[in-house]
Amino acid sequence: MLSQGKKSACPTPRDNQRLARRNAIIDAAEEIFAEKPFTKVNMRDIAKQAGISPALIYRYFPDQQHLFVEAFLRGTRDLIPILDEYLRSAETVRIEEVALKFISFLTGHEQYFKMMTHFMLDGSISEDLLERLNAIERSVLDQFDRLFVKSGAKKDVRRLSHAFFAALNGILITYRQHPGKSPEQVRRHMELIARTIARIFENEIRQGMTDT
Amino acid sequence: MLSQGKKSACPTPRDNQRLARRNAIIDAAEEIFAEKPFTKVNMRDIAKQAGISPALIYRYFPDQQHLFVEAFLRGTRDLIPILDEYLRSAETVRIEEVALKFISFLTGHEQYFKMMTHFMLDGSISEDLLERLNAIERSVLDQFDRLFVKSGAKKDVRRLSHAFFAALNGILITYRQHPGKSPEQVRRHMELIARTIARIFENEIRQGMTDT
DNA sequence: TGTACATCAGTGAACGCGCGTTCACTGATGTAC
DNA sequence: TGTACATCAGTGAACGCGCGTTCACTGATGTAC
Repeated sequence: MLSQGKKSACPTPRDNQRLARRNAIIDAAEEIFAEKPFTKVNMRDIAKQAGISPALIYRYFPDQQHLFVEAFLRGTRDLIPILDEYLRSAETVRIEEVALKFISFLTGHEQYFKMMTHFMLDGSISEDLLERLNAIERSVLDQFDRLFVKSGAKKDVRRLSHAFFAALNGILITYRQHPGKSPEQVRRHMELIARTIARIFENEIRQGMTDT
Repeated sequence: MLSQGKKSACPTPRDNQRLARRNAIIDAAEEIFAEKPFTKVNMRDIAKQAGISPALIYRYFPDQQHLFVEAFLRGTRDLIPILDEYLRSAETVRIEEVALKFISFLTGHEQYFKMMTHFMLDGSISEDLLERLNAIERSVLDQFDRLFVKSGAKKDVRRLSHAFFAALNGILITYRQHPGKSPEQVRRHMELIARTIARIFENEIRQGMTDT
């Protein structure tokens, strides 16, 4: 992408400019995703937010899908370290804590959640992009695996992670827009349900430990 | 809607015709929803499926949203009796059984699931329609309440139902399109995770019973 | 160091398409006398 | 029972808009000699 296939040594000033602009476009996309429902996100608004012509976006991304996926990947890169750091530093890990970190990351950065569901539901996404999205999912599942192993799970760890991941996603989607509730109330309800989910997972693992 | 405000006695032949056509339009909408990703569902295709002009749809439904909501409501009416009958007839109810019935209903009638997520994610839905959709959600939650009470849950029953509902929805959304997996494999994976979720809920309730 | 040329960033307008919805109209059916 | 009129089902074409993307073009910057 950069240097256009010349000698791939150190980046030229032009390369840096390209990279900066590319990031600025992603920033703009995030801002538009944050402020609009995702069926109304469009290239013109993103361009306007970035202060450029719509046409210019296509010199940095082949099409809309690629831009959205890149934005999602760049944004969710931050989630893994959050989970990783907690799992590494904490004396005794708590499933509830991880559930709340996951929920609060995706309610606090609603744009990533919108992008995620956008991809999950849109059938017409190219193979290679889908593979990159799945890589993210897998690395989240890996963190959940660590969580459950550290919590004492002896078997079927990956399956627990799948169930945990699905349950947390479900919370975010199901309770996203309840009529007559303020965003603050929605957030608190999500946290309550997330705590409930976390507790029953904890219980399950404790039970599994005494079983064997 | 029918008889256009005349004496509201028995329905005239014309009323019956209207009702039949109305249902035919909903049938067509369901068929289109079943065969296309929901971003591609449109009024022209529905009209063609129903064998009528697109304009005619607007003599039966004020706009697209209303048609979709009506279709969803008519379709999901069947889910409640399924759950109700099981909960009424079974000697000892099993959470797993309910989870599987819920999952299989929404994978077997993918159109309703698509509509549901469509509504959950689309912010621009009118208040009254949202209220009608929530009524459906509440009646499903009511069934789950019965399930948990019959299973022995002593407290926080509604909260458990919320968590259960969210978790099952999450399964449907999260594992809907995994790359390189056949629909059959997807279905089996969903069932596996649904069983896992159900088991940990059962465990939670059993634990809660011995606690007190 | 200067110059000629190629390359690339960047733009505003337009293309082309799909879609929800409406319009102007036709023909059938019910209704009042 | 017949007739005049109103009402309603139904249609094909068009309206109007928004959107992703492309086009033709300008100006700046790097590069080869």
